[in-house]
Amino acid sequence: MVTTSKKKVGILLEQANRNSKLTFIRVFKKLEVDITPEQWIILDALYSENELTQTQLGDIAYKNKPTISRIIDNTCHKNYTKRKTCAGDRRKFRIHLTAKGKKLVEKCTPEINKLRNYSWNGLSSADYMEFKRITERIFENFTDYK
Amino acid sequence: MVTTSKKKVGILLEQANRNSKLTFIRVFKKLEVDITPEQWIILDALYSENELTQTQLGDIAYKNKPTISRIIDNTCHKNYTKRKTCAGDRRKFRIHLTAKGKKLVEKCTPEINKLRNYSWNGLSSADYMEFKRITERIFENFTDYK
DNA sequence: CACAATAGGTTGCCTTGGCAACTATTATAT
DNA sequence: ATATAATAGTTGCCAAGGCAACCTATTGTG
Repeated sequence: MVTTSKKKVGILLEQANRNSKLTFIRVFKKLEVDITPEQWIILDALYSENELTQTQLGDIAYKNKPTISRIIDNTCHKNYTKRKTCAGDRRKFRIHLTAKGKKLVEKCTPEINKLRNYSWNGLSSADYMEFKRITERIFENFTDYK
Repeated sequence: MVTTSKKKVGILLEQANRNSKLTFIRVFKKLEVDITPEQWIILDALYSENELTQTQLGDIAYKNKPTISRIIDNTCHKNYTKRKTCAGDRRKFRIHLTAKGKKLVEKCTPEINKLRNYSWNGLSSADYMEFKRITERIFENFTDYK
């Protein structure tokens, strides 16, 4: 029996998450690509669906407005993305991938898929469903905690 | 069937982890206690076993040397911890909780236990074992990735 | 013994990521 | 129609956390 006080969920999450990021950093270095894991999330999302607003990107990556704004700043500075003013609503920007950004995503995708595949090594599809169910439940529990 | 490319483990980890931290931040604010989740890990560890070195604390919290050094700086500035030079090995510090630090941990512990308990709401002990097995496996997979 | 390697920590420079406060635009309500 | 609220994004300040370079103390080896 594992007592509640022994269930340090935060530490498990933290460690797995940190290790995930470190591995992505290592892979980008190996590919000689100058991006961070956070920047990758944005670029990858834009490759699937271009012209997203910052708020939409923030929802996808689960990041708040200041953070997403700065991550986009950094990808813009490197000319992987560009902000377009939005005709219909002048508060918004539509972020889009540049040609350089598209090329970068295409360069990284095979290796990232290999990594994603490998990260699930020794685990089944049923495990994935379990993992998803449990992390989502933990997420909700934290959200609901009063 | 969930295809590999759909298995965005990193995003799940990231979201659950971030939400965990945000909830801890919220709890510390509610308790009117001026610490961060990372600082809590240190203080909590020292309460169980006082006089740990920075390297030991880094191992417990899975943080690298510069990071642990700075987190300890911050808890020292607030007088929750103190660095003692180590007689046997003058490279090391033994970090210990001050009286103020002990009081803070005791103030927080009941609520943190409630939170840990709640975070596992609707999930079983078997789920915990599953969760632990899977996150640890993911951790190893990332570590082993070449 | 001397010199190299290792271990324990620190500092600098950068990105990410909290919060709060701010501007500007758009939507809603009276 | 005008006040108010909500939405989109930015900026400042700080903590956490990468990496590399650095210092000092300790340990290992020829």
